[in-house]
Amino acid sequence: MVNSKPTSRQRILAAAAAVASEAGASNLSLDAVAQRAGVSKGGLLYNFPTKAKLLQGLVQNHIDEFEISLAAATGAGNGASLLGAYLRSCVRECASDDTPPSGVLAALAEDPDMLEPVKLHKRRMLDRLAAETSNPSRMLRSFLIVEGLRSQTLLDIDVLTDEERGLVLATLMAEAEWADSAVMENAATT
Amino acid sequence: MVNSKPTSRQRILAAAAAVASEAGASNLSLDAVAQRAGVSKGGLLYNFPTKAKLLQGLVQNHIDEFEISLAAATGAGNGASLLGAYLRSCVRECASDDTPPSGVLAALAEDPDMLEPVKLHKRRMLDRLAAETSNPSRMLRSFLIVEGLRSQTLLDIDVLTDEERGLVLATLMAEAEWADSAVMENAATT
DNA sequence: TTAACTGTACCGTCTGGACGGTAATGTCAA
DNA sequence: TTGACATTACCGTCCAGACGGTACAGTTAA
Repeated sequence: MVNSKPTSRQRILAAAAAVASEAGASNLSLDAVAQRAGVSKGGLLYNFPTKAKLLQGLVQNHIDEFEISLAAATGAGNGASLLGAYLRSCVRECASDDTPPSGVLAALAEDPDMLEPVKLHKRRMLDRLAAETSNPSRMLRSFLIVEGLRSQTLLDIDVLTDEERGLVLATLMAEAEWADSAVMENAATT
Repeated sequence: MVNSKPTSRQRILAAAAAVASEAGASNLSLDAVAQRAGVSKGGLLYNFPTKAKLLQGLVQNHIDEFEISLAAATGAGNGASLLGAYLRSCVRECASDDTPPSGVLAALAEDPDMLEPVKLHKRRMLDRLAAETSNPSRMLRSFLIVEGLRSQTLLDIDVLTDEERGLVLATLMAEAEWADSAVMENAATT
């Protein structure tokens, strides 16, 4: 499942995301994806037997990528809280200007149920965060601010000025530090 | 533009939203909309000459509805701040369980640029809010929390439990009251 | 008379995906 | 070692159906 050289599957996934972002979420055609990926249509359908499978792959890929980024953030900050790692990971994601996850949009457009894995993932993330925090309301607020930021990149409605975004990201970073220290306190008193 | 009895145009818009939410954003076909609205296809195309026009109508309708709700909230709370009215309006929107704005999703799916009016509207709203507030960062945070909540209903990923949602909505209401009192203070010192 | 439709017939294009190849790469018995 | 077969990973073509949109003749309420 891990990659040494880009497999066809991975190239197809990347191509699909690119096509979706360029042509619009609902104009994701298999032909376009195949061409973009440098693969014949037959080859595409070998890797993803149906369009639905391709879209599910796109969604799963999105989740996996975030989980990897989160794991990196958890590993890096030693003794860091999960919420801290989560926020830092999201701040980095929002600050970077890599392509928005149009593949997810494409999946949503085709069938709303296809976001079920995303929903599950978010819910589980929320549970993990809730298990740790001493202040659920504060944690929830941070979580939703992140969701708000993400929705703007997802929908390609970047309404904030750089200044405003900077302001928000700074408070999120502060919130991350608070989360870390709160967890340490907790650990100290146990 | 205001309604006494539902015009064809309005029935079509409603039908389109219904079809979009049931069939998936990208499966919004003109035939289906016409049938759902109890209108012939010719009639549909009489009101909306192209599919793009229909989708634009859907988006505009969404914006208008919010603006109406906001106006009601501004009028009701006498002496209320704009941010207060905005937050109260959004809280009501999130608490009610009317159908999510699938029409907007359909427009987005077809062509990302179609959300430009939404983007503009949000940006203007933000400017209006910024002009009033004494604490931009705090205002921004509330704004983004709302965006986060909205994205969940828009994408039909309602991750929060009722308890969690209640918690967040309560803090938003508190924030609305703070906004009102802050404005009154400001008015008193001028 | 005109605006606001209805109803039907039709067209060109696009799309998912089924299908039948095929070349390269194992696998394994004799 | 080798020949026979199996599997993997594709290629290229074809097609039935859906969809947006056009055209146009007829209808009905104001």
